[in-house]
Amino acid sequence: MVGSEVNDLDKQGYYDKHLIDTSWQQDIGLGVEWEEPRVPFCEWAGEMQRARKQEQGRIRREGEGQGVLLTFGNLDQETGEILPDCLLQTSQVLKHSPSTPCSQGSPLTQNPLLAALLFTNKPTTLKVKSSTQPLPDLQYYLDLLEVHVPERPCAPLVDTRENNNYLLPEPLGESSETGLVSGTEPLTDTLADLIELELSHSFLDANIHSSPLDNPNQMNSTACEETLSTHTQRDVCQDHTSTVTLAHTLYQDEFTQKDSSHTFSSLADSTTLFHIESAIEPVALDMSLYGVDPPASQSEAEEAGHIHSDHTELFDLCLLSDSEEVEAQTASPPTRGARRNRSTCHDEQHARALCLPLSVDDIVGLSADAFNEAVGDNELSQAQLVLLRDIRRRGKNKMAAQSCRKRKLDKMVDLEAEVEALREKSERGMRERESNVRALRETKQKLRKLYYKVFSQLRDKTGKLYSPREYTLQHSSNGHVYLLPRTAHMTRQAATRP
DNA sequence: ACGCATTGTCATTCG
DNA sequence: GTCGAATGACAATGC
Repeated sequence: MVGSEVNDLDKQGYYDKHLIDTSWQQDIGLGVEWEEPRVPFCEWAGEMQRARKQEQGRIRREGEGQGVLLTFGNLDQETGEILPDCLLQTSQVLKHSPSTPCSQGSPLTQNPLLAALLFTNKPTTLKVKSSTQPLPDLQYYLDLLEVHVPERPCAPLVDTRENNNYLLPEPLGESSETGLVSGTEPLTDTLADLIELELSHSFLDANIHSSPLDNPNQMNSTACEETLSTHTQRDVCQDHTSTVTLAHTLYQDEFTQKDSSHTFSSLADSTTLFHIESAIEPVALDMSLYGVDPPASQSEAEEAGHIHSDHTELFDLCLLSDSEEVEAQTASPPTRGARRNRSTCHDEQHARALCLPLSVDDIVGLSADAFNEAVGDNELSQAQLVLLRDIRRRGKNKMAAQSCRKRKLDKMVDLEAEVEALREKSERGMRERESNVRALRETKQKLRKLYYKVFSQLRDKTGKLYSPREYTLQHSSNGHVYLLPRTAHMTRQAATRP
């Protein structure tokens, strides 16, 4: 690893650990407790084992698999992340020590291996427990993993199979810097083989990555399976530059080192997934969200981007234990509302990460007085206040935009209806006018015919016809019709005019 | 690849 | 002057 990358990793890890500890202590300070799993651990482990056996059968039927049994959960169709089915148990997995005092930081950062995995590339000295506990806690597994995978937990490598900016860890067994614990070389080789095997599979497009153990006796003879796998993640966000997702599954009833072969078995007790992002994911958050001024320089902005990115991803790590969120992110297919859901989810995550006293719905939905009262009742940090007001402003504006667009749409509909009504009215008037013109023309025609018919029947004293050019018929108000000479008629008309 | 529709967000105006 | 609503403009995203 290049030195600058090491420094970046250290710096990034410091921010990550600091944030996690802060969030943890805020949780504890607010009385938040780690959620107990919804099902007992043994029961859940049994379900996992049954599911794993079913998956083994499926893999056997498909005729693939070479020795690694990895079971991932659902592939998040939106982000491309592979989420474990048992992510619900994240809280329990993280709860490695119930008596951990909050002053010492969160279990996540107190855990040496997790800290090593997440925040540093320096080797951590750990002892291998020869545990006989039927249900060892996470720390035990992590200790084991730390021994066999002592360092470089998330060393980025470019996947040469697909020139797609995927980052994969270096084969651990080939590293000269790993400082392997004596006696672990075969296991490390096995791990490297497993990793290469895993890489050789097209696990990018599969929801479940597993390889059957052909010899069931292996499963029984060695009660420990430890699999370190890596998989890549598609660029979740446009600003992602690289992503490393380190997933390892730990299955064990008990750990026995029978021989140097260190065979793996597949007794599933727990599965955990560490999602480490070394990439930048600028969250839709201002720097003000964290109570700091906007960065003055580009380097500061980039560094801030690292901080935001890591915060967000670690929020995911800490908060995804919520089953609803897991379901929301794994079950729902991407739709046009995905952006809205993602945005809302981000706000909710940020709100919970900063331990805001109100839900996002309350933050947006409360009246101004109620909101100010709620804010005033709680002593909040500047960052919390800024986040509260940002969420409220965005939420209010979002609703305003929605109503505005609805009004605009309604107005357009009304205008279209009005235009249609006017068009129909105009057409009716045109038709009526044409009808009237036609009737008037017919009436004139009838009148003309009648006129000439009358003249054709009138005779003077000599029996001569009256000429319509010399005489005219006048209809008086009393109903009588008079035959008048046109000159006299014209003279009388002229005399009656004012 | 491109166009279109939808949605969220920001900046600005208005009452 | 302040605040919230309204709205135009822009960008992101999905189809």
